[in-house]
Amino acid sequence: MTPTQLRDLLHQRADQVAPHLLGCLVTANGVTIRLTEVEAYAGEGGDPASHAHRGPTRRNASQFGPSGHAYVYFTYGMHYCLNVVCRPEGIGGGVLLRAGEVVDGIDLARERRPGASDRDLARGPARLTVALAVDRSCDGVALFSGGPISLRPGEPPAAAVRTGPRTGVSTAADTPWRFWLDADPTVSPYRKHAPKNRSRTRRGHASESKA
DNA sequence: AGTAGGATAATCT
DNA sequence: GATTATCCTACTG
Repeated sequence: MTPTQLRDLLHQRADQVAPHLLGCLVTANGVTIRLTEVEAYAGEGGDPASHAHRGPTRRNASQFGPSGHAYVYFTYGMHYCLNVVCRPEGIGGGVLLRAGEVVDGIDLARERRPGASDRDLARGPARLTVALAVDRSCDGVALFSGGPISLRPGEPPAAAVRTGPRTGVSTAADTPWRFWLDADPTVSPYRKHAPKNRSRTRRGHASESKA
């Protein structure tokens, strides 16, 4: 796959693009990662798990921009995650970069992720952005123009591509749009969505007000 | 091995 | 006010 072929590929739907990103190389801030795990998110209509499902907002605006740019979002009050925007401008869609193997700049990655084993340096979407030092300031940047983040093809992966449900999503939990390289140690463990029980106004709380 | 709870803030209802 | 495309720590077996 040539860089031009990769760029043209990104006009397609996220679920068609995603498997081809496995084995590709992402470089940012002195660290290069070979992608081993990604997830596809479609745009408006049909994919309620996608941030773009209900149309453009300030947060997801870059996902409706031209393909081949970054969509970086902030979540859980502390984590950044990096997507590659798909589809032509005006249509939402993207591929979440979930995990990979650090193939260059490993000393920098180790500094950014103190205490982590080499295997865990980019094993998870928020870990990957820490290793690459990517945050919201990278939202919307082009990936093929010599900017802070660049994406290019790598060697075709020897391992088979496997698919399954996406990690941690609360809707469309059975859509098999997670793609990873079989038996690769840097692929993150699958976790299903864990709903939090934060409603404590339920028991023995309101009725105590006497005394 | 696996599971449970907490951290922490933008976004959405 | 509830939820979240997550991760870390601490516990149980």
